[in-house]
Amino acid sequence: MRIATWNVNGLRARLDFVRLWLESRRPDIVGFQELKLEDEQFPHELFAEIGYHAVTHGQKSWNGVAILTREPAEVLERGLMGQEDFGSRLITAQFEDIRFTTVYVPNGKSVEHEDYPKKLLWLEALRDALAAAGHADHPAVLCGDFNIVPAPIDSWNEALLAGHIFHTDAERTRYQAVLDTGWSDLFRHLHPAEKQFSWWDYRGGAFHRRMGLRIDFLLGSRSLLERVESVQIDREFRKKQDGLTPSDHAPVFADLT
DNA sequence: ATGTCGGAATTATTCCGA
Repeated sequence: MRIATWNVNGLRARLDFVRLWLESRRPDIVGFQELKLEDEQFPHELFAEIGYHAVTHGQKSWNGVAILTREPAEVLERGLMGQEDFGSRLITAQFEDIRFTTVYVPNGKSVEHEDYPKKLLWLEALRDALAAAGHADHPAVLCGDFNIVPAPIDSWNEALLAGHIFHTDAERTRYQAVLDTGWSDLFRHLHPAEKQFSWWDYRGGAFHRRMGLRIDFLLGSRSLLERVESVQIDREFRKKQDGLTPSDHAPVFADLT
């Protein structure tokens, strides 16, 4: 079983690229973020052609999440309770024995911006919702674009960026509180000391200058952790493919027994 | 050049968000 997460940065603009990736990696479950379209615009037929079903939680222009599966999945929740004003950023579905949630955590923009304290509140609401749901006792996945750099090793330049957005103690504390509801970072679990990134700014040749951040995670509950064989941040697909523009995020995938 | 993208609003150009 192969599971994956990917911020596609606009599904309509990325559709050919996404199909290329799906046909190359053949994941069984995928969480997408930043669809930037309404549910009515989701191209279910195009995914059906290559063997995927989708459940979606979109909105006009921004945000939006979806879960792709090989067979139809059952939606358990759309949206984070009490945080609806911050956009469509969470969806949970049951597929086979796995409870699969994907999230697009608010960016926050900068520590001075009004979105920053709202980002912290969103993370607190996520923690509360996860604690109440008791996912930790099931095979469960929580994945997505967290817009948080968990530790200095996950930043291209912690010395420069410490205290700035994605790199604050307040964000890291709240992310840890999410983990403490029963999750482990699958990549960091298998690769405790590897410096690898999942996002690079489009600007200034950041990708080629290795100026990235690791902000996209596959988290697993305890029983899922026992099944993890490998985790890969798919850098190849942060590069142009057949002249197609990539997302600014690389996909992350893991293979389970 | 804070250097690039995607999308929306409006009609090829400007803004907003990331």
